Amino acid sequence: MPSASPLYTYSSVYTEPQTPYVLSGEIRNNETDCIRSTSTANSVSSNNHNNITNSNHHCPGSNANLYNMDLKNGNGFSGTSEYDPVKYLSAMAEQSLTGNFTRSLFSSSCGNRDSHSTSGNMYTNIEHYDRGAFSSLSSSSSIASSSPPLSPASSCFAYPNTSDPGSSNDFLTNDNASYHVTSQTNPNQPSNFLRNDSPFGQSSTSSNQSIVGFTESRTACKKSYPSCPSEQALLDSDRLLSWTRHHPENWSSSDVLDWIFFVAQERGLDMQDFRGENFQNLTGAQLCQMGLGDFTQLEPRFGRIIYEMLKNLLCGVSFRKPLEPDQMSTQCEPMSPFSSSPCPPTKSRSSLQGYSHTSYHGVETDVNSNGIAQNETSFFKQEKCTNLQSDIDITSYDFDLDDTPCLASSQCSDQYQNEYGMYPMQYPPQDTPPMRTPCCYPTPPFTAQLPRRRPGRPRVKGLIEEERATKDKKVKNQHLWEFIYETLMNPAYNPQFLRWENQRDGVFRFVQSEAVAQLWGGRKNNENMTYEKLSRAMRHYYRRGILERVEGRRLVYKFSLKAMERVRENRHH
DNA sequence: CTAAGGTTTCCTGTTT
DNA sequence: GAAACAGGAAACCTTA
Repeated sequence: MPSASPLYTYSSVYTEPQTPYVLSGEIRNNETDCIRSTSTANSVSSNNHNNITNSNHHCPGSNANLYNMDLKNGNGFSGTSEYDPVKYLSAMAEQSLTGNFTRSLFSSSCGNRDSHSTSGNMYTNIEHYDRGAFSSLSSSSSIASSSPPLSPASSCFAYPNTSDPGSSNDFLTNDNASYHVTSQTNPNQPSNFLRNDSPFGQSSTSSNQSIVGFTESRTACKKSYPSCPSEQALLDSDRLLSWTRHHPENWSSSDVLDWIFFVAQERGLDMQDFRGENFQNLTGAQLCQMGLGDFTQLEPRFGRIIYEMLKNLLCGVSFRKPLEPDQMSTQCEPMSPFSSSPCPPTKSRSSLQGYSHTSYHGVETDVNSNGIAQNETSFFKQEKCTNLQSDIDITSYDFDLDDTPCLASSQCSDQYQNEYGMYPMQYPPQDTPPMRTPCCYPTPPFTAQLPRRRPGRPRVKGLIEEERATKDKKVKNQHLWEFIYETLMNPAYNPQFLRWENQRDGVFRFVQSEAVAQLWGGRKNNENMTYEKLSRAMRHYYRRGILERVEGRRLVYKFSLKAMERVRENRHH
């Protein structure tokens, strides 16, 4: 049976998802739409964890096991104190609003203070990580609130949830927002693995990997940070990015919400005003039928942005039906590193029905399950995507820029800056090498900057490997300040680890300084990296004019104009 | 082999 | 008292 949920083809390394989208809010949706079920059926196997491997992409210093172990023991949260989901969710909600955890809710897991803010209320690192792993402990809890969502990477999107009367705890917090906690459990959910099709890359750890213990540091109890967000966090992120695996018209209402908040996050919309929850009852099909007016009616201030993003989304990506394994072998041409799909569109289009294929730069053909062309079913497609290069670019975090055409439009910047008082995301420098390091920089689950097949004959293997080796070398020899910038541009780490204070001026702040240090250490194959050392290296940049001092503010740095220009220049090239 | 650049490590002292 | 900051000094690593 043809899939009703065609997959995006956004990366040659991103394989077909094998875990059905199970948003914790799913229980509230008895609509359990055919989309989801077909998508599940279409998956190779639900919860198939066979891909769990002791990947070579080991994260040095990674401590996911310890991390999860702590969770199980309750240490990750509060030592011997009991875990209180209400308090925890309240803190999370607060954190989502303020960026700060309330320290008083928890006790330190390390015994040493690990304050990262001058106010002292920034939660400790380990516990902060637990935010991502929270769902594993609280059993796929979902927050429902009117508060803005957290980063997709932080795996804590939040939106109102009202239709699940069972297995839930509704409660009120001091901001009078109604929260909703489900108590669904998923005993089958392993705590220590990464699917190799995770949107966060191919790093995998198995639960029997060695545990990296805490390391003594001269000045503090140095916590062992995973070089990447916790596996559970990544899994949750993956789940929350389920919409990336379906054509928008096939999105469930959960997908719609996830996407809406993803957009909000990506565009840096003002969450105080953002009314994403108004989209909560819409399916993807309905969304695609909506006009600009509908969007602005639901979300007066940012509706246009969402409208444009959806439009561009529909224009800028390719979809393909996932192939059966035997089809893969018989239909596919040898995989080219420059092609975004294992199969050329023409082939898959001609042989498969029930999915839509959208060309990179425009709509080509839409075929429903009856083989009827559906080009005109959505007004977006009727517009033939003339606005592809228009005022909004689909923000993406491009980590392999060699193969990616740039859709970013310089026009968008000023307009949106003026209209919405915000600044568009900047891209990493064009010469930024891809993330191939063990610290597993996440590959974004969806990018509109799809790699386009280069003209001509694909390179021979040796050259490819050579290229890869060169890139690996580049990664390893990447400068710290470039790494910092890149991390800032990475939604998996911004705002969780680092965040912009003022992106235009290049002012940023370490949120989890030690975690960033561990990331940096992972990049440099140095497990002993600490924030202390990293900051020393940062201070060298003052003299070299790459960073400027930000007086009186701890953990805050500022890229110099020179550095920012260099980054932009690199991007330009 | 050498020099240079860019950290990394260690350290002491200061500020928050 | 602890974390963060500041900066000197030397070691280390990579590249040219």
